[in-house]
Amino acid sequence: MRKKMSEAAARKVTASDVAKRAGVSKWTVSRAFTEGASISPEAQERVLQVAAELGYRPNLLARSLTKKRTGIVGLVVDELENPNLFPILNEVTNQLQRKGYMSMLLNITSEHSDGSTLSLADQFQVDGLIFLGTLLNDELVQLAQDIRHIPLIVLYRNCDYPNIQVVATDGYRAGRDIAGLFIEQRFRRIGYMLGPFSQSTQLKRLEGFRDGLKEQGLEVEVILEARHYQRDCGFQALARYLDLTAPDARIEALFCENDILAIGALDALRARSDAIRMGVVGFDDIELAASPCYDLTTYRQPLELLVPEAIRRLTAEGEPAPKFLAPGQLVRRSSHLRR
Amino acid sequence: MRKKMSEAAARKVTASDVAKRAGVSKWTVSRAFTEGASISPEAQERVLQVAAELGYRPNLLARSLTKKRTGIVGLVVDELENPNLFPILNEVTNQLQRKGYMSMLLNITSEHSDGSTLSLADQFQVDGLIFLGTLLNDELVQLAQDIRHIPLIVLYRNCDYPNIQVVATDGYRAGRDIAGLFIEQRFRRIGYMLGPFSQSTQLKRLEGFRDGLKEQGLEVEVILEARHYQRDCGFQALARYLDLTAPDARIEALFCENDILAIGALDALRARSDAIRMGVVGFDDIELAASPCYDLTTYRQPLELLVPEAIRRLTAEGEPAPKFLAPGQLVRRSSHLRR
DNA sequence: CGCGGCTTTGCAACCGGGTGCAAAGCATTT
DNA sequence: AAATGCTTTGCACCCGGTTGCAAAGCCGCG
Repeated sequence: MRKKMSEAAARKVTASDVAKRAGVSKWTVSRAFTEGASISPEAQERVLQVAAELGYRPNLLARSLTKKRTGIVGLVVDELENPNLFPILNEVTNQLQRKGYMSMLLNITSEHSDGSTLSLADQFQVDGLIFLGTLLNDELVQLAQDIRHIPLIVLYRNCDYPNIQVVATDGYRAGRDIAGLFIEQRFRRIGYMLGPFSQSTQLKRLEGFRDGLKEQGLEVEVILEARHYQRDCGFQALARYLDLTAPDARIEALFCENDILAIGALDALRARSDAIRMGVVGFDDIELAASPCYDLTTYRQPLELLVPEAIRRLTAEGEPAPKFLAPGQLVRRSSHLRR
Repeated sequence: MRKKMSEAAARKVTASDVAKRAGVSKWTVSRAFTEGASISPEAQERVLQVAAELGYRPNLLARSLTKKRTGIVGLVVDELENPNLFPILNEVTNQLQRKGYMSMLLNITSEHSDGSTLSLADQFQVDGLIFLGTLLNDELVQLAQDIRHIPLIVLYRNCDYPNIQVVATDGYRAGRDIAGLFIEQRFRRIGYMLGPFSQSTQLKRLEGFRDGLKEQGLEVEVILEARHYQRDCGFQALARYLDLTAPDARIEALFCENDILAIGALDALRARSDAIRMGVVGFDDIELAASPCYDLTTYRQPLELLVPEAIRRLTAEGEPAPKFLAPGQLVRRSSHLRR
């Protein structure tokens, strides 16, 4: 017999039930479940045993009411379209669970791009928010800040508002690393493919890239612009460039703002009948990058450093720490080679 | 000045604060925020205005305490390794939000594969659970059933326990559809690649596939087994078969249990120096399947039917409805052609 | 034996909001 | 004018746990 959902929680075992059966007061039951509370070992054992018999589990919502702490962390994502988000989400939820937190997923879709979803999270009394989406704009973060004073972490992205904790990959350095790779390969004519958002995260990357090239007297010759972070847009952007540019006037190497665009670019190269040689490098190291038919050289963000740091800051006290920028790692495959 | 997380929620505006300022009792405030409550339009407007001024938002946790309904739905996923999960997760969270529910992500990792995570969800008083993981075994579902009597939905997968709501693609029919495709292409020697779990979901598919072939006097000649649902395993499984089987004794077409395996199989074919012609079909229609370098023919599960149905059942009253099996759709690309 | 100090337990009050009922307000009916 | 019915509002109490305090129990020590 299944009850309807709204009655589902009815007739649960409460602390008073346990108390009655164990011959103690409900306050003693509460203590038995509180770490380090003043209770005699015998009483505690007794209560825990009765609780197990009755299948009692404390109601965390009721507890939150007095504790002013829910153990719920809101993960703010955009439309979940970036495959790079997958491993991050996995790692974040996993590590939060390990620390006793639960993850509430706030999906900011185009129809909920106002603050309403954040407001709802607020009503659920989340203890903190982690912003994971690549497309999320800073205004939303700002909005969250107005709503309530809880820790706000922006992960994998930069954000220049005060009181926001930023935990991200060092984009400037990444740019320089890729520049170094191109120099090593003796490319002289170099392009960059930009995505739709010129956030400071990406701009830092471009800046590092430019500075790295400059040291060798090189510069970014062409900037291609993709309309969205989608393969098709990367494809279009490069295909159009190839159409408009004479073979001997073309760039020899292209650094794309992320792997999706880079893969689109590779597809564009492959689609041409005239064999075009161009080194292509992406960013993120998504799963598809390792596929043998792309074998994309890319830049891996240090998940194993960023996620723990983000979670640490979520629970840390005191003033917000300065930005945490960790170095990523170049993943050498074959797409950067002149083929 | 940022407070530490545990104090974050302190000093929030409560209903009593609003009541005092609006010159009414706190119960009137409560009514102003309750749909269809008995309250005069003037009082309501008054309260809402004061609430807006003070930035009051009802505490949903406190409300849940009396309502016996939290509006939180637990989404049980496994290690988030199946890319097919991405669009599902997006759609589910999105639609839940639209209905005023929040999604709590329960990540069942290898270290939390016992019921502890489900138990935690229970303590948060979730209104229902949706099982999304492909690898999640039925024992876990059974475990959830013991914990609490809330709606349990198994999405995209079969499950034969009673009182479990199953919402999935019609695997038998899918199997027949693929069989039909192979027959149409005049393949006569046919193989099937199995994943690690022989759950009834997959077995139904194989059954349909076999029945479809049988009608034309064909049968599944070879069954390859992949150890995990990973590209590498699909690769190994087919590569080994090719190594061991003489060219003229080989199958002509292969139906793989999911796209990841199929892509591994395509890689295995491509990696051989001797040009091998084999039609390959996958299942799920993940993003990578559309990549021009695989162009994988596959079978799309009807997201747009399954997700709304799952959510409907989550909130429906009364006895569990019978299994919901919706037909999927063959996605014809080029990998099924003899190349 | 009496006293101080420590641990253990019970209790009232509270977290923030919802329910059911009764009283108050008001208009309509006879 | 009194009786009736409806809407609106206030109130005591509840949801399931926690906190701070005070009382009770226990110990050793002078």
